[in-house]
Amino acid sequence: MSERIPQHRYTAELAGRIEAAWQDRWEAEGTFHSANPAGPWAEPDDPRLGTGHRYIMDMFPYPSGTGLHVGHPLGFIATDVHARYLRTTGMNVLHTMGFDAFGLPAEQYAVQTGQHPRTTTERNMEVYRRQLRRLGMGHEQRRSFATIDPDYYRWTQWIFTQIYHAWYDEDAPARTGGGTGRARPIEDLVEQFAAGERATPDGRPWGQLSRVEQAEVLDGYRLAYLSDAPVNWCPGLGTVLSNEEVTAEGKSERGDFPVFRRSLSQWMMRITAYADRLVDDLDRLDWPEKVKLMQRNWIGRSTGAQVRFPVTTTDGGQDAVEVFTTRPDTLFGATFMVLAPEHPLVERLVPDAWPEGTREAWTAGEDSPRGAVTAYQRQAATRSDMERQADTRAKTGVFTGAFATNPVTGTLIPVFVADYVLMGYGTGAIMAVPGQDQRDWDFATAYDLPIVRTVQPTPDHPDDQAFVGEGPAINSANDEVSLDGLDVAQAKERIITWLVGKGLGEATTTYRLRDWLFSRQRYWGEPFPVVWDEEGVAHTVPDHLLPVELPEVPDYSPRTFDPQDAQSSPEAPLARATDWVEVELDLGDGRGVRRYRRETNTMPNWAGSCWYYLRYLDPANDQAPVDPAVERYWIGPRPAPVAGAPAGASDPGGVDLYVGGVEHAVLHLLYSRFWHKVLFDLGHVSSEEPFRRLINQGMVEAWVYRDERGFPVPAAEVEEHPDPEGGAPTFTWNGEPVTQEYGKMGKSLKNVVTPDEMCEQYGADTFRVYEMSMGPLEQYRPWETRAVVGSMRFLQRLWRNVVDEETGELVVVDAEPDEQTDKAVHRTIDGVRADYEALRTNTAVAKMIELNNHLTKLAEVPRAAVEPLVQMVAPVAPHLAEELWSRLGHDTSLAYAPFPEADPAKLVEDTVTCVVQVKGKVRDRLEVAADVDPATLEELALASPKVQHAMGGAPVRKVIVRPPHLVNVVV
RNA sequence: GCCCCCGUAGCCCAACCGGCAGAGGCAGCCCACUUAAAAUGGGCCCAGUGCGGGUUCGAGUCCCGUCGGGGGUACCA
Repeated sequence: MSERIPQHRYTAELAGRIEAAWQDRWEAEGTFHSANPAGPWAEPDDPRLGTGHRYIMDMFPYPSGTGLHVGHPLGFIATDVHARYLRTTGMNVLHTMGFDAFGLPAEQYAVQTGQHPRTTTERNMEVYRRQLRRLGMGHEQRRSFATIDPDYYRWTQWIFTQIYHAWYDEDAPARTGGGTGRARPIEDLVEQFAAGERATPDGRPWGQLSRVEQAEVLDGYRLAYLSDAPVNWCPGLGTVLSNEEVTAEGKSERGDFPVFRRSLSQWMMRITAYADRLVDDLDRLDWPEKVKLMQRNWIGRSTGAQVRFPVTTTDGGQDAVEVFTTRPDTLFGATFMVLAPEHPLVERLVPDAWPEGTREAWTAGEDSPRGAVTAYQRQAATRSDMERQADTRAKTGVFTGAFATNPVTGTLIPVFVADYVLMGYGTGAIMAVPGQDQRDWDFATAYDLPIVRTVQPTPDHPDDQAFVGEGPAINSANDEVSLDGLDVAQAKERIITWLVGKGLGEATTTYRLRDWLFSRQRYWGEPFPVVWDEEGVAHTVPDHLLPVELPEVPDYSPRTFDPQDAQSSPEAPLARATDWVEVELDLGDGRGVRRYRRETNTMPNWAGSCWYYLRYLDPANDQAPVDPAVERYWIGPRPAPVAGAPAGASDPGGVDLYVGGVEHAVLHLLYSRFWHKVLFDLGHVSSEEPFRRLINQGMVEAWVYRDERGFPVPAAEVEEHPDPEGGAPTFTWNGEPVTQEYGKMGKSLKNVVTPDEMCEQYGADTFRVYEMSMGPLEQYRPWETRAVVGSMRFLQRLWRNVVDEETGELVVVDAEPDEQTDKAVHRTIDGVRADYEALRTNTAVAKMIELNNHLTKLAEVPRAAVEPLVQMVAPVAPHLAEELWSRLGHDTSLAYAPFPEADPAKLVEDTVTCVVQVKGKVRDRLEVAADVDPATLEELALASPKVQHAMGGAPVRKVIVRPPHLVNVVV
């Protein structure tokens, strides 16, 4: 039957041949190479250096063993289209793609298959490379790399050492020139200590501290430091995890295993030092509001006051319970206090006996406060996070037997221990203000504690609830200060001033953000460039000895445990490589060759993705991660701030367009911003942010079909039966009825469609056009294979407008296009350019289809009409466009052929259709001159018989004239 | 619970600063080509914008409420 198909029809088979040929040619000619101004690849004479530049980037893929499905390339195609468009406007465009190849899945897959992670990872990357090439990606191949390349992770380790040898000086002027706070080399701090400008923790002179003591002091400042603190231990994965990698349910984000709090010695990154800048600088980024909001919430900055409540300890000493509150204005309503069960002060507050008059309900039935508190602490400690989640409403707690003094009222208020107060936030203690906090209200009603309202509730506010809204202060005065009548903001200000004056408190800010746990007990990650000496002091490996290469080990799989075994401890696989761990080195510190033990943890896989955008800029540089001039050229600050930035904001620099999934909203994007800011502070980069503009592409989802037992059946084999009544269609598989639902694309749901299949059946260009015409980039959309033919038909028609299907001869004519066609061409150019500019490829494709359909109807297709169309289609269907371009007689690639220009004169119509409405309803349409004056138009409209009829003789009250498109008569 | 996003034709989606609801595609139907087919060509059909109010000369678009779907977060003091 194939002999019936015209020989030169644009079929999948022909598309495949054309595509392979152009891919070879692009590669051979280095079509997508961009020009660098400096560094190893400097081409200072390249003319593109003077014509503007754009850096377009995708979140690089993790090469999984299953390859790509049709959802993965959505963002990649979008950036490729945009990059290709930008090249035709003369820009120097950098667009490449590497691989995020370290990490858990690669290791787990390798464990499953019994092969070395490097073997499987490299094979997976080959599959990805082939798949991406087949899709016609215009990636600059020479800039591509993987995070597992020693040449790359050498610099990842180098950055770690930079961070390790830095501390955050709150008081130093910011490098931007405004404000204070920046990272500085640790040597500056050592100098301050040595010179006595800064006191050591115990006051002894720096020189009198031992090497170990000095190291410990510095660890308290370093931006990368070792901490012995409770961390997230996941026995099921055999590693510790960062807070960001643990879900709200207390499970590992990857694998959904239980996570337990264990105190372990681990590497941390002092990201909290950057909390303010990470929040504030979001304003200067062109990112989705949703992502900015997620980062703001994650950092969780809240401002308020730290207030001290005097207490007498059991030994008779005077101490104070320090609380953090965002509502210091409600201090007069603090009728009791609550400490977290783990609060260190608890032990020194609990008396031997219950004070006289202690209520039965406060004692939990125990004979002594000590017994009650200990029992409660034990219970709180054994309750898992899951259990705590389960009953978030019910408040439990126990009286400590101690009282504190409310510093503004002078009254003694009872101190409780309750697990609704968390040790990890604020100071681990609160002043409870039931009148203005619902949690405190719940606790107060449960334990019969006094409630004092200190903000006047609104009249309709229920009597049995805390009032958390705005209002004037009431019941808030003592002999020295009165807040009564002030609004919340004023009251806060006045009470803080008073507290500061009395030495009872001060304004403070707290954050939800915690430091970033940076070590993992895995094999497949970057080794730390750290060794330990005999005294247990850490040293970084000198730069010239980097990279510290990952050793070969007989058994690279991690030791995992029963997921529920909270008492197990991590074992780093690298610790088994004893030949590697024990090492003799000269660190160049004057102490000569000595014996050291290597650090056996590895870095989390976020490390590699923290800075890859910098390395793309200058991947062959062996002197620095990136040449400073190259960095400044590509991502240095631009003169104008981003759209929507607050007045007076400056551009922070960064990648011009970064496209990726919203799942990295806090993890990768927060870590990456943090590293970038450290590098900025230390003077290694000129930009303050890594990614100036971010877009989250939507996901391609798919239909899932299940049989009667609920098992998924192969979606591709399901038949759809339309309902004759016009209702919902029904579905069968092998004749059996199946149900349809919407979900992710995945192997287990038997609904995976791969780009390879699409290239096979339709060709890469068709696939690209289809993905781009499904809807806006940000949108989630269902995959529908049968709809792909629409894109195929479009390209086929375009082909036919240039090439005779039977003979392969050119069919275009050199005659001038008629006026209508000419205008359609220019209108399309104008619209498509704007659409490409704004990444609205779906509407760009629609406009091109429209023009193409118009050309199809002509007896002969004029060259002057179809050539611009071929150029316009090139970003989306590059192979077809190149082929037609060459058949039209051009011998150079159109990758850099200037995008067609619309002639403004041809965009204006001589006459337009004017709509005449009566009371907002369309009653007539008039053909009028485009430049008709309002008075004439009004006259014409009122003279219309249809309008007169619609008015029914009613008098004209008002006429709205919007020439030339609309007249609205109000009667 | 709180916060954010989205509801337009059977389906995927357009609609600029509020100004004719339809650009494009799928499916369906009809016709042509064909021995037959379709990944061919031509044509046709299809909603008043989830629902209820409001502002306006005029609302898919702005405001309020409500329902449905998706996402984030959750004793954060």
